[in-house]
Amino acid sequence: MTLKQLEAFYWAASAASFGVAAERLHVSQSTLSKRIAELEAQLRKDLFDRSGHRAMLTEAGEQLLPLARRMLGLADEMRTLVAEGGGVRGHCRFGVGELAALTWLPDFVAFVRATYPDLVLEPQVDLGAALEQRLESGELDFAVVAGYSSRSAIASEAIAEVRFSWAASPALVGAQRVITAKLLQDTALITMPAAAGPTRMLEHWLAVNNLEAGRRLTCNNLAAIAGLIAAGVGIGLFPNGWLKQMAERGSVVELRSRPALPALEYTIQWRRDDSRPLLQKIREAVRETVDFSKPSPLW
Amino acid sequence: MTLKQLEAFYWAASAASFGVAAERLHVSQSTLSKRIAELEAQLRKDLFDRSGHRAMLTEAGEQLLPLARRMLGLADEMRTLVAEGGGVRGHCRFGVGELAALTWLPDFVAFVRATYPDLVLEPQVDLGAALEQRLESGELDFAVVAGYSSRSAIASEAIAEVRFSWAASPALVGAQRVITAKLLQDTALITMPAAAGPTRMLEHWLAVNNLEAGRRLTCNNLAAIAGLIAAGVGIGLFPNGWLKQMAERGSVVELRSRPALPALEYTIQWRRDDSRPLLQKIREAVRETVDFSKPSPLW
DNA sequence: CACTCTTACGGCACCCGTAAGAATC
DNA sequence: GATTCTTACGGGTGCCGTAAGAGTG
Repeated sequence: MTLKQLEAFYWAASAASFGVAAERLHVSQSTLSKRIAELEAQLRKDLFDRSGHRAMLTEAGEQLLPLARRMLGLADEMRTLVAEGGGVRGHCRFGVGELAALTWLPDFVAFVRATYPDLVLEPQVDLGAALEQRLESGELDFAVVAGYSSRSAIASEAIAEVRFSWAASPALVGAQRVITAKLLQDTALITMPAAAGPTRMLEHWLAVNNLEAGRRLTCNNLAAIAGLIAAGVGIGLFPNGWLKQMAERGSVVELRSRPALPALEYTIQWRRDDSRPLLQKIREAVRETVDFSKPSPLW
Repeated sequence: MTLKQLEAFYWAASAASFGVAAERLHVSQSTLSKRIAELEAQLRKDLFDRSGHRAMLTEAGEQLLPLARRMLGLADEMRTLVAEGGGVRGHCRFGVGELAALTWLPDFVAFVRATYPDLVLEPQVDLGAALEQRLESGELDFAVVAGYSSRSAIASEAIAEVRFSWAASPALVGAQRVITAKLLQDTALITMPAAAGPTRMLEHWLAVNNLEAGRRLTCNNLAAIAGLIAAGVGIGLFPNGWLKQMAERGSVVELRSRPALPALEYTIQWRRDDSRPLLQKIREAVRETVDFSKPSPLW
């Protein structure tokens, strides 16, 4: 019986499939399969029922799982106990929404690289819903997205409230500085995909205020959206920090709306069953660096 | 970091020396040394201070030790959890005194072999004091000896009270059936070495009753002593069970004494820090089979 | 046919034990 | 010099990844 075998068993049992678990452990799927088979041979007991399409835990496997969990936790405890520099090492895969990717991500990565030089970060930018699913399936260690997760296996902690304002090119709106029903009807509304946090917030606001948008333009790239708005293609939302900087340069103007747009709450999400010290340090680092109003260094 | 490394570390830290730990784990001493070195390299921290003649735990080692202990305990828990047949496997080294070796040992070995066919027993016969030391040094898993241990690291549990009687050849004592001061003076007293439990009990009895023995004959082999007594060389003590059987054959007679010899308490002793399920099963087996009055199958 | 897991197999790395070396008492 | 631990080294094996196979839905 080895720690590698137990690690393979634990992740295979708690991730969505052997393949996901293998990827997470940075080994081939065949290696992971063999490690589990060897553990089963060692214990002379099947831990997975392979009769179906996907491997399911047997009763023995269910019993072993919490012990394996404690074992791996203990191993982590050992590593952190003796490591003087906090002892955060290895790989960390995480997901961020577009907004976070373009504002906070560079600072976060710089901070983590400075604080934990032995930690390799692997950020992945996607929509919150997709990230949540990959988080639950074990592909990611944590995610920073808009809103709380509704999944029981995932914990959420609020880290920031982001305020948005309407923005448009001065060439598009002339002297108008207020959002009106007519303006919404007459100009294109440029947004992220419907599943994105800011878009959901916007749709909710429109519905509550009995407003309807005319033409829609959806783009899955926030930087591209900013470019489109600045180019006068349509109106859209900018986080306040961006708007301020771009307004100073005269490339866009702020449009006021009544009522104002609500703040959008961003959270860090992680698997409840992941108690690694790594994750606690990472959460500290997120809280330490969080700032979604900072303009992208790109413009 | 592997379980083998942690096992090596744990036993090296809690046994008397690397050599003893290596023997216990059935690996060469160089292998054990390397496993520890690899663990230290892995953790980037020295666990032993090798500057002196023998390796001493560093502070980091002291901190790690309880975690390693919990880890190995967890591993044992896993093995027993999934093992249906009680799951007692592997090797078990233990010590027994001469008396236990000649009476209870065969029954015990037979019982254990029948109950736990995958367990390999390695009994070692020696004096209680020597066994205790080897127990503490990690060479033995448990010992069955006379009296309680005074060492704090060793736990003792009473398992039997053994009563002894004086015995002599009828040719030696004629019609006399009572121990007198004169008899003790005139005939040789045949005993086990001074450190043996029955001998210590006897010496105490002599001192309390202000008696002195004349010639002494010490032998480290209980079966040989029995032969010497039956041959009329001198008087000595037999456990009551033996005496009864030999008296029926007429080879020896019982001599009464006033006051009677006190009972001698036998215990099973084990290291307090050894919480393996194996040991609990073994203790059950000992209690199940314990009987020191049974005559040796040899005569 | 897509998906998931297992098996076969070649190659490499790791780990073991023997034997010699270094250091302490 | 005896004891304790480390280092050097040859040999075997255990483990990895690639690729093909088997079974399910």
